[in-house]
Amino acid sequence: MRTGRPRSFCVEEALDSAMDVFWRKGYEGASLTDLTAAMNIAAPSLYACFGSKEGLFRAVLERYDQRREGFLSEVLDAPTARDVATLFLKGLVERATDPKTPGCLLVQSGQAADDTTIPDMVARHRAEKEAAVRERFETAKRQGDLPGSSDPAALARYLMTIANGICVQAAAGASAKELNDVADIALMSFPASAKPKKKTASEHVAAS
Amino acid sequence: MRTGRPRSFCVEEALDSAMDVFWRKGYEGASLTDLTAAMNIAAPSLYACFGSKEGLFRAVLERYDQRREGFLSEVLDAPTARDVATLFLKGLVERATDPKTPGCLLVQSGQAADDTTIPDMVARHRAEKEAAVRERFETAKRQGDLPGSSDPAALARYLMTIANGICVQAAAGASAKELNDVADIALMSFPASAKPKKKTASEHVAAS
DNA sequence: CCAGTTCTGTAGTGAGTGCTACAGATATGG
DNA sequence: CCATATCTGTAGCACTCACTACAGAACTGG
Repeated sequence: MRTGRPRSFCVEEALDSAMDVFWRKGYEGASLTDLTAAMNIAAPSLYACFGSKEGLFRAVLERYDQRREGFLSEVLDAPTARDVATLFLKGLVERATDPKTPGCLLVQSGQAADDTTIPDMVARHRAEKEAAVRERFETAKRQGDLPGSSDPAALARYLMTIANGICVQAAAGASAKELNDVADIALMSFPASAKPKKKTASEHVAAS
Repeated sequence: MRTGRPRSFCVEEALDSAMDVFWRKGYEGASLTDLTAAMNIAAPSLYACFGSKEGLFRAVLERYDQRREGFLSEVLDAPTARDVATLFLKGLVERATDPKTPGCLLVQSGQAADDTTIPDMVARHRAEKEAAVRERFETAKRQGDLPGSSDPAALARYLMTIANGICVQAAAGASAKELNDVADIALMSFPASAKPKKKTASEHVAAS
């Protein structure tokens, strides 16, 4: 068993509090004073646990992915590629217009900075999500769900572009209704499933 | 005539240099040391001329609008709404993938920050451009160029969302080809002109 | 040539930054 | 109960931040 004085705070709760701060203020805008106040711990505790401000941010990003895992897998499990696209954008609009943390951590937190470490880091996390969608679309194409003429990589990139744009708009105060309209227009470009459709998107959770 | 020692630097050149710094590093990431070094002036000269860092940024934004005026009016003068959308996205991709200043100043510079003054400021500038596009689409609808069922405000917002997303992707290193593919897909959602088409988009500059 | 005005360059200001030394507190293993 | 190990809280580190006081330089008007 681990010896020594036990940690007096819950790491995951602390990460959630830190996430809020980074989300609203960005990486550089979030000072250690802000962070320690929100996490309810003193600076040395933070450093003992996460090493540095950058280390804390890295841990926050992991925690973020962990919290979004369920949503992403639900989206990717949708029956058709078009359902994937629809669920993805609709779910994103709902999350991005949360008034407590508008926009998306992966767009808000590190857009431009003194050094590029953090922007590169969040860009990599965005790219991972794009890759997951691309792979899902490649599978759809092989299964005849997407037409043979379609480009899965371009479609995934298109979807991520809309997503990033929606996040920017949401951070600037756009409403859920406005952004849902945008998502609807965006989905008009998306190829319909070539396969015979058996279930609606909303039924896919109940399916097998 | 104005008395006193004359200014030793060109204000517009200095603003262009400052713009580069804000573009790459963001508002908070750009330190006065960075700015004065790039502008080749000492701090007191900067403060005598622009008042504060925020004042300098405000002047940079005006200078940015001024430099983009030509592009925007060329886009808005296109014969059909669809041509407007096409020229806007294609031109944006070209500009956003400039390796010297990737992305867009209005997205890069103030996404999240300690206080919301600067994000609000750049959001307002983006909203002005969206409003200009929306008015152009409203005119197009009145002229029968856009179908009566279309929503000019939603179309303008859609276009700006794509634009913002393209800027985020470009800042993360996406290529012009990748983003042109995205623009092509995005334009598939855009209603075709209801009016008989006489000229192609590329010919509109030569036209009256 | 001088007074008045405006800008430039040096050399700082206090405030806030990320981070840490150190002492005391709280646990485990023997 | 003691040695060891880990965490907490106070206090403060060196550094950078945006910003400026001040003196001298460079102009205009008289």
